[in-house]
Amino acid sequence: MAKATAAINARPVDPCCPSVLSAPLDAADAAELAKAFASLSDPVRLRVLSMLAAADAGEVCVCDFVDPLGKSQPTISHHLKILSQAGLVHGERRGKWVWYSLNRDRLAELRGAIEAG
Amino acid sequence: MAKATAAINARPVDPCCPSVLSAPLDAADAAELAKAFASLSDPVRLRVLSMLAAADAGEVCVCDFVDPLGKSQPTISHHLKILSQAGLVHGERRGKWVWYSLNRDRLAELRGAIEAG
DNA sequence: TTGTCCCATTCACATCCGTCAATGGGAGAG
DNA sequence: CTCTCCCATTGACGGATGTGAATGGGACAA
Repeated sequence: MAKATAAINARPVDPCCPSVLSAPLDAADAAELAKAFASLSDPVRLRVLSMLAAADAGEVCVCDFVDPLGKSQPTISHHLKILSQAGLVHGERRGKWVWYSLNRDRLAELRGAIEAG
Repeated sequence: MAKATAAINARPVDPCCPSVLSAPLDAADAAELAKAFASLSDPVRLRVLSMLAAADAGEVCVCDFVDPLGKSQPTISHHLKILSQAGLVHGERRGKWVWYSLNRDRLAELRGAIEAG
């Protein structure tokens, strides 16, 4: 692993995604897009994204997700990992806390995938 | 059940959906949106949508999904039902065949759900 | 009617996924 | 060093989901 103070997320995600509406998708592109949308298919994750979008500072501490979402800390951490692997959020450690922020560009990419070609 | 020649799909879907980026989602709205995006979280379903979008006539017969997608007929029917319940496609029976078409408005609604408020 | 074709449904199976208790690891305070 | 706090990971459990064989049902032809 790299340094402990480095960014927590890798970003194993393509730079841009194919579009559903432009041409028939092959199996590989469809599988990649399906994984991306799967990250949006859970209510807890959608609420995480909405909390990040509404945060004044643009970032939210992990500890501040637990109570509002009514899930345990490991569960929150699990969902943040999925969103991170999807490239939708970014976690940064500062002292004892880890702050997550929203990647609006990535969300725009997913939006573009269901946009008219 | 209604008449056999009527539309196959009910549409148990809200007229419009809340946005992830406008304000923090409550549990109910998040659950509804999650179900909608879950319908986009399968590669077979995404390819169905892309085939419908690319179809010249704007519609595709069920039998024309089986071979290109490499899935059995019951599996295709299963996915079409999920897309139908999500309001994304619409099936209409004409004679022995059932033709499915894409509901672009519904897709635009989902796009709007991840659009800046 | 009988037969054939197309599609939906049922059922069973295997896999995936969300959840939390328990544990581990990193960072600061004392 | 030890202790405490915050977060990630592991392991296990129950429920949801994709898949196809078998079946059912509707529509047309003979």
